Amino acid sequence: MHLGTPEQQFPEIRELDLFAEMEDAHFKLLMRGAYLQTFPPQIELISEGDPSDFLHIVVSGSVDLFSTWNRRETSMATVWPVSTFILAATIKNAPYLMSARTLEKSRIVLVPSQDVRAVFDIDARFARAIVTELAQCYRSVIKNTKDLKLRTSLERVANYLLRQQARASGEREFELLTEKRRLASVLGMTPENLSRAFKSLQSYGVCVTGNRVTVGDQADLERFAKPSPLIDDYTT
Amino acid sequence: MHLGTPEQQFPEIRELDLFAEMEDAHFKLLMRGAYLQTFPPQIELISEGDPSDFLHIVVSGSVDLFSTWNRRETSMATVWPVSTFILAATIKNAPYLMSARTLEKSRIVLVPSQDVRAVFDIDARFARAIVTELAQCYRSVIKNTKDLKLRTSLERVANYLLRQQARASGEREFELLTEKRRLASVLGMTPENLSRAFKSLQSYGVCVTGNRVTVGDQADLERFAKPSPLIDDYTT
DNA sequence: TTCGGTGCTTGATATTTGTCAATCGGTGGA
DNA sequence: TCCACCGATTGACAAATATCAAGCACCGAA
Repeated sequence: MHLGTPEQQFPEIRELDLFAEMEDAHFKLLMRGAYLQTFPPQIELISEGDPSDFLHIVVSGSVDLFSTWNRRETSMATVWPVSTFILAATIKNAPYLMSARTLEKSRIVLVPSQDVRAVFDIDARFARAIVTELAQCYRSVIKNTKDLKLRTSLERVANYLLRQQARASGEREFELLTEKRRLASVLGMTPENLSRAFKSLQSYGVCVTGNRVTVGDQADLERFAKPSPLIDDYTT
Repeated sequence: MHLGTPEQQFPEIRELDLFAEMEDAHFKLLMRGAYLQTFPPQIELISEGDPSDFLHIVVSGSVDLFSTWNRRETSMATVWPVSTFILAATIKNAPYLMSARTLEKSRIVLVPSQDVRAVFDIDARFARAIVTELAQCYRSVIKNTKDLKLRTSLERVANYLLRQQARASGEREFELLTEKRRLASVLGMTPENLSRAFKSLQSYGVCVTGNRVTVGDQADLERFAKPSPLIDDYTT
């Protein structure tokens, strides 16, 4: 399904931190073997354990990264456009540790892993970008681990709301972008307990109706949540 | 305290995956600004939030990486010789996300972060090695997250024992290398519950006395623990 | 050897979290 | 419009995990 190269259709790929600084010839080389595909919702793109044949780039839609063990499942993260996923597996040429499924109709660019590794070896700027990206991912997972191990589920929910509020430019009112039961899984709890958590947070001025969240008294919520840049600031 | 360069005293540093392939001149450049220091036990080497001035290499002894929040503390990992830690912070030139303390008398090589970044830019093999190392670290943390979110504490303990057994070449009997209360923290549980977990695992043929562990029936323990390479194999 | 300290273990209890079942409420299709 | 479905919510209960307090065992120093 090559209808023009992916890069012609999606110049924002070129703007991604990962590709922005690399040489034109090398970018073309990467895109030559790449292809763009559109997937319906709820399609499993990759399964954990599979060999990592492609680096994936979400161009539109959104993707859920999840893992299973012993008939249990947990959501690990959500990938929004425009960004990549399973970079580490690609680099190491190792099996995927997570599965991925589309949450909605999504367009994904697939870049052959061996091309990524080949270009990595000849383009220092690209190598530099990959390292920065990987370091960023690593630090995000560490923050997530701290969140899980140091906080109760109620504290995790409170801090999640504060992060989402910051993302919405600090507005008192904003939307949850995630289905609640998946949010619960991301936060390491059950949907039932997420419901109860929202209710508990009413005493700190939080009101959740449907996807609409209102933070009545941010200072009060922060007094309870005690957000820390070393856990909650995903930009550094 | 420059008593000969660190690399003269510890040739195994040069053998580290991270440094093995790089050019001699560049390695010398890194070591020129580095220094070796000996620390007594229980010394806090770095504190989370501090700027990342040095890449650390544990040459002997061992180091505990831990984090705190709201008067709670959790052990994130243990670093054994010979390996590095806080590579990601060094690369990103961002504050440490974890604190580090010596567990015993330890010798540590400190390499100025800016030297690491400078050499990274001029030595493609070094860059390659850093990426591989970071990808490895990332994948380890993901596995740890899966362990925490998908398993109960009893299952985590069971799988930990199987991993340690594998590390001890599969011997029926082996030693715990970690103080139990720190192990509990690493596994995300209290020391009391670790004790009770060991007792529960007696019904699967596990016997723990002091630091001595005996796995009476490995197949039986595995039937309960259900180890998975996508969580428990830290080599891939 | 004895003493004090420290870490481990144990039991009782409290808290947190998960499970199950029923109900509510919105949405989309017949 | 109505109905069926699915996710969210609620309550009752169960399981997992943490906390607290006491006792035990080992180890090093006096």
